Amino acid sequence: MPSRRVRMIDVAQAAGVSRTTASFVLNGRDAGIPPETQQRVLLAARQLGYRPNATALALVTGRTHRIGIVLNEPESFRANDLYFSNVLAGVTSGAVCHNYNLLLHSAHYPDWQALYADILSGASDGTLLIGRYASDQLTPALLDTDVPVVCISYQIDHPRCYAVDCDNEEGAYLAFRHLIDLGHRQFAFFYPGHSVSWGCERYLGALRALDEASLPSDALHVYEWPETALPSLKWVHSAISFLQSVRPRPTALVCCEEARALHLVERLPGAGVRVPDDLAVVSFNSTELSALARPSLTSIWQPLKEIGAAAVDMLIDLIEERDVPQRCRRFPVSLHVRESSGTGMESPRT
Amino acid sequence: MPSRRVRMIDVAQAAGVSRTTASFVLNGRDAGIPPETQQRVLLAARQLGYRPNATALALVTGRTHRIGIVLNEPESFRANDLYFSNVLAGVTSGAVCHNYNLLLHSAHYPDWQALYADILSGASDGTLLIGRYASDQLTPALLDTDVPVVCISYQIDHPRCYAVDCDNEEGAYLAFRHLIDLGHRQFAFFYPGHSVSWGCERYLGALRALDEASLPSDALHVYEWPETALPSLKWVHSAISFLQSVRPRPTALVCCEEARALHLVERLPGAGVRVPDDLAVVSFNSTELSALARPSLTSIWQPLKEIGAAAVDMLIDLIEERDVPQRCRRFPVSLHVRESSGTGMESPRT
DNA sequence: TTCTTCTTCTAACACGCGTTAGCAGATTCG
DNA sequence: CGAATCTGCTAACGCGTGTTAGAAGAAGAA
Repeated sequence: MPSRRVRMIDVAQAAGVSRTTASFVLNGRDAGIPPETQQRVLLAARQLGYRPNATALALVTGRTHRIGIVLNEPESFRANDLYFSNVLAGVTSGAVCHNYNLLLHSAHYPDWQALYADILSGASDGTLLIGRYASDQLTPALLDTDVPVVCISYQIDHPRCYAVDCDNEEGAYLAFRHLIDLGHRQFAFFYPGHSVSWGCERYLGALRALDEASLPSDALHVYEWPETALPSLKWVHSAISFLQSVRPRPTALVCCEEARALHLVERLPGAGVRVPDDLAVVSFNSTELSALARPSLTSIWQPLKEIGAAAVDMLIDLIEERDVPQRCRRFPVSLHVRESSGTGMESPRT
Repeated sequence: MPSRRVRMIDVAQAAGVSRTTASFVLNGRDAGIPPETQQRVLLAARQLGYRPNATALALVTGRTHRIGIVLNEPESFRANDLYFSNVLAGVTSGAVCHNYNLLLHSAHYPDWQALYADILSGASDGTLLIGRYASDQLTPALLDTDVPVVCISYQIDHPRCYAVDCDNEEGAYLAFRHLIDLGHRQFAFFYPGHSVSWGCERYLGALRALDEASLPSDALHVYEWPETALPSLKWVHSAISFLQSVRPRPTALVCCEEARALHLVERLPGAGVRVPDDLAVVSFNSTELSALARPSLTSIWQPLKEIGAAAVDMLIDLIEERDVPQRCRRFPVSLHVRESSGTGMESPRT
């Protein structure tokens, strides 16, 4: 039970050598120190329970061996959302491989300046930005800095922007082709608008599927949710009233966020809409929640753990100044067919 | 776009003062520095974009303003588990209040020695241990150190062990009384054994409920799962075969972990057991997953966010050497009745 | 004028460690 | 025997900052 921290100089004194010698031995540097002396030092270190001080080490080497993570989202988005758990699991295992720790920047969501200052304080060697709603000011501000940054699940238009994401365009394409194959011809599309990169990409995927099936683009009824709108009851009401006001009535819905899709399928029966009979639903960001819901949600799955791990790899390449040829690494998506999309249209409406 | 880091001495030189003066001004120390000089320094700091270096500050003050978090569990436990997300959300908001960041110790689960070294490296001011299966070697080893530590959701028998948990005994009591009120008389109890504090506590709660209803203690059929058993398919098989081998056959099950309960109710129909008709199920650690499952799980809820935030409060009290009277802070639990416990016994078996 | 007191600022130390330059002593070579 | 080389080690600097002790100059007092 050491009551005070053991420093390297304590080890050196106990071994009867200078601190420099102790440093050489403990760091395995070949400075011609005879095995006998080395043993003395190592023994003293073990007996005293010496642990190198991470702070001092970071100061002198300029490397903290930490990577920062910023959750640039309202807290309520992640407490009951497996998206973040999965990404974090991937990030963690990636960090373990490279022997890095994770610095979770805790800051109130809208106060990006506090986060900005924190990231520039040098407490980590680089930063991962996770923010599905990051049409914010933090990302561009950070990219104008010399701090290595990798964005997860989004990107912005900036020459220094590195990112890891899934193939959003293909995901939306798969979702729509699935619905088209089931016989649907009128679609609702819920997304956050073009300000978020994946919003734009998924929109393009939707258009491609419609185009390929020679369907007119006005078969797509777009509902753009306000960026600041939490997936709350109030939001669900406005989303449902949109669904019911649109003519011709859509028979299928693609909702770009799992949390919102879950709330929707929970509330739609109360509004007289049966899923999938009256409305087929396909969601994004498939996690175990989609599988458990009733009806279970057909949705686009992306390899969140791999994405998290790949983001760490990319960030560490940037930190250690290796060449990173790809600005954005994309992972393939896949369609998980479950109940909410139904088995096809028996009596298509007009 | 500063290509190199701006240090305090750069600010001082730009303002034409010594570094000491700059330090006084920037830290708001009253050293009789006239307002005019102060303005010069502040202006220079703003123009150069000065940010204090967190590492150097930590070295000289001895405070990192970081709290460590150790997830002393296999990774697979948390990727698809809302328990951790909720606790972490609470920890984050607690940390924000105190202006602390979070250092997520990433290490392979069984390798506690690496974690131990990491925690003692002084990269954080104190550590939160989260480990529902922490009958491990890390916790006692850390408690023999002068590093402040708070355990979340468990505790061990050690004079320096501080912890935040829910009222496990009461939780189990509520679960069993609910089932007893529904008419059940033969029970299965799935738990990890007495090696984990909440296992022991919940067991005692079960006994209290039985005792209060004047039921014999052999009405409780205890299944103790191996600590290292993941809630996998293999585990589910052995759990189900236990259920089917016990005589008299239990009509109700209390399973101490949500993830296992979810897997069970998914597989029980395949084994010819209907939930809740043949077997009423009550689970612990209620999250949104319990609400979404089919049948939805009746379960004991605990305020995970509050627990996380309270653990931060307690840890920071320890770090700043304030008096912490309570060794273990307990939060109340509540029973959330859903479908899996049924509406009562119509035809109780013998 | 000379001493004291205030105002305004700075030199210098400390935090724990990696690292460079170089110092003694022993050995080898010419 | 003196010079060069090798062996084994250490003094000292620097990383960026908070902080203490005290210096230089001005102002006031004797």
